[in-house]
Order: sequence, then C-alpha cells, then structure tokens
Amino acid sequence: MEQRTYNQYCATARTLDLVGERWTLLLVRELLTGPKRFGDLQHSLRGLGTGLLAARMKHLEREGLVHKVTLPPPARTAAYALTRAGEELGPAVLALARWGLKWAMDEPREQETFHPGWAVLGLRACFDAEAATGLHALYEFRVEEEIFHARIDDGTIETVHGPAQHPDVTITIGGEVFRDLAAGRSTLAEAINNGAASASGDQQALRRLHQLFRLPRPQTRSAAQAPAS
Amino acid sequence: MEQRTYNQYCATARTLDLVGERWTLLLVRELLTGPKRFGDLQHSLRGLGTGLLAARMKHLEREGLVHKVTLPPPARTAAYALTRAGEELGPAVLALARWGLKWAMDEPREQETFHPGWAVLGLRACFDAEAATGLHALYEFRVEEEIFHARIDDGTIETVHGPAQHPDVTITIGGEVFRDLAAGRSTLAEAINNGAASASGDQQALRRLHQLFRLPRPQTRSAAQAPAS
DNA sequence: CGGCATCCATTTTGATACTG
DNA sequence: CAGTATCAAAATGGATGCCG
Repeated sequence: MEQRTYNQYCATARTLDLVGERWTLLLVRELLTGPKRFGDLQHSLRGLGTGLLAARMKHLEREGLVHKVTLPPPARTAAYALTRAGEELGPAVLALARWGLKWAMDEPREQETFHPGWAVLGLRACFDAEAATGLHALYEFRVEEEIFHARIDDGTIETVHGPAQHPDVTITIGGEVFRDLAAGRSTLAEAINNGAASASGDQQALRRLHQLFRLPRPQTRSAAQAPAS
Repeated sequence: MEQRTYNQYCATARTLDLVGERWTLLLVRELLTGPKRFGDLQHSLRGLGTGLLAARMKHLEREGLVHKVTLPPPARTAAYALTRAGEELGPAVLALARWGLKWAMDEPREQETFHPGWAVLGLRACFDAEAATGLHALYEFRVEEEIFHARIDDGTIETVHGPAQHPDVTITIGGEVFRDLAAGRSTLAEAINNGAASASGDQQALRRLHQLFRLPRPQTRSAAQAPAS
C-alpha cells in the first residue's frame, strides 16, 4: 500500500501522498468532531465499503494521524481518534470547506446525503475570530437525533460531537433548516423567527452567536472569465 | 467524466469532488505561481502522462477553475491560468503545505524531484503577515535557471514566476540550498554567510526579509501517541 | 457489531505510441 | 509542442462470508 507516491520534495505533494487518496480527507473530517467508531464512519460515508475503510484506517494509523481509543464510560467501545498530527489537518480541511461554501454549495442535489456534523464543521469554517473577542460561551446544538456543542473562548472555537455539560444556550433545530443555515441559505435569526428553530438559555450569549459566523457570498464559477492575475 | 462523486451535501466533499482527484491539486499548485504551458506542467509533474494531463485540464476548464490564455509578448504561446475561483484555492493548498512542512518534510528521498517553484510556495505558506506590517518591497529570487519574485505589501504576499521589474533585493541561490531553506533546514542568513547565496540591493529590505517567514518546527508523527482531545 | 479476506465488475491511472 | 489513441496495471465499489 501507499506505493503510489508523487515523488516530489514538496510539502503539498508529501501531504497529498499521505491524505490525498479517495475518502481519506473525509475520514479526517469525520474525526474532526470527535472520535468515531468503525460503523459510524461507514454509516456517514455512503459508498465506502468495509474493506476500503479498514485499509484507510490502517493506513492513517500507521502514519500516525489516527489512533485507536476506548470510548469513556458508559460507551466503552473501541473508536478512532485523531492524533495531534491528524488534528492539525483541521485548518486544511476547513480551508477546503471555505472554498466549497463560496464556490460549490448550490442547492442540494437528489441523491446527496447530509449529516449535521458536516454543517457544524461548515460553521466552524466560517467562524469569525474577531467577532468572538472577549466571548466565552458554550453552545449546544440539538439537530434531529444528533447533538453537538461549540465552545468559544475569545477567538477560538471547538466543535465536538456530543452534549455539553452546562451550555449557555441550547439550540434545537431540524436537520434541513440546519443544513440551509450552514450553507448560507438561511440565518439562525430567521429560523428562530420562523419557529424552525428554538433557543433557550442566556439571551446575551444568543445575541453574540448571531454575529459569530461570516458566510461567504456564494459565487458561480463561470468558465468564461477574465484572468485572475 | 466526473461521474464519481461523493454525493454529500458538504462543502469539503463538494470541493473534493472538483479537485480531489489525483494530480488535480498539484496542477493548481503549479498555476499558483503564474500561467504555465501544457509542456511545462507535464515537465514539473513526473508520472503524469499527457492523456491524463489533458483530461485534468479540460475538467478544470469546464469547471471554471482554469482558463486558457495567450502569454504576453514575446512569448505569445498558449498557456493555462487560474480563474478567480481557481486562485482562491490558494489558501487550501497553502494549508496543506503548512501541514506538510511541519509533519512530513524530512530529508529528501532518492527519486524525489524538486522544482524551485515549490519552495517559493513553501515560503508563501509560512509568510508571517504581522511581521510584514508596513513593509512594501519587491524581492527577486534567481534559483538556478528559474526566476521568481515576491511582492510584499503590508501583510500581503504575492509570489510569481518570472523576473521582477525593479526589485528592491535580488537573491541568487542554488537549487539545493533554496530547497533546504524552504524546508526549514537552513536559513537565508546562513546561506548568505556561507556564500551559498548572495543578495544585492536595498540592505534594509534584505534585513526585513529574514524575519518574514516563520517555518514550523518539524515534528514526527509517532503512531503511538496520546489522544489529541 | 467490528474488522478483515475474497471475488469480481467497473474506473482510474500510467506509459507509450501516434498525429497535426 | 499540444494533444489523442491505446492498452496494461492498479484502485475502487459492492457483495459476501468469516470470525470473535
């Protein structure tokens, strides 16, 4: 395995040698919101068979980007988690997501799957650090059956799968609304006004939340275009 | 073509549908330092055949990331350039490069090729915007037969293939030294002291240059490691 | 359920020869 | 030099079965 290399002494190429194969960066994306079990990973990634998934995870493990953990009680089952090196791929994945939010997220297509965790990462991708100066807050998102939380500490954001301990605000929202929101086709304020979402908790923290994400204005990639430089 | 899609309504997955195939991001990398001809691209990317290269460029063109241009005189030949959308993949490519600089750039391996343009992009990846506040300068790098320039304007950097008009500083340097420098295994100051590089022009701009790039301390990805979270 | 091997149809790729 | 045509090798997708 991994005999196929670009053979270039270049940081980008070396990185792509490690994580450029099909599915690999999406596996990293899944783990960026916390450890996941083998089955969870496969469930999120339709089209990825057990054989290839096992091969990819073994590769990531061998390369030191992922390691096996035992989930804390009461779960106690085995799962995969990112190592420090794996976690630091976050900025690269989020950069790809930012580009996609601006240039590739038109209407959802038939056939396309969606999981709330992707939208959570989408929010994280357009987190505006400046807008969060001085803010320390814990937000919980209850999207259909899935729960996530975002911890904001003065310009930093952490988004994790699972409930929060003592959230300042809890947002309850349907999957489709949440999807539209993360794709910039709706806002949280609108959704709450609509009744499509509800928020409870610290009202001031909620007001800050509205300002924290700066979604790019979607653009179309027309093939006929003036030079970039 | 492009029938293979992840079918996920996710910004990262949609982006990878467009540029996640083998070679594609490396082609973007090549074009990030300016337009290139078909043959130049193939020359830089050993192992990429003409058939696949043609298919990739056609795909990128159809998707509006690349377009054909006619090089200005005296060249006048056809070339490929990034569109606005393509150019904006820069941050994602540079994020991958930053990760690689930290976690994947050990010694060059036998068989690995190297082109100065990659190192130029490596420098750009670790450009420190804060260190460049108030600086407006044009640097020219003459690496073996290749010439690049970097234009710095107060926190922004632009790196382009080709000579500069009226550079403030011109650095002449060998390919291997430049390679080591961009991989963090040497510094420009050392290279100049060694005589491995020479610089002429505005001495103050040269002093600033030394401070502009913050290379990450290389790390090893040990598979046996404590959890990241 | 987690994890892995095996078999097979389909795609993707790599390498080379060939054409305007 | 820019690209097409062709073919062999490799990667992928999907199904299935096995084992603890």
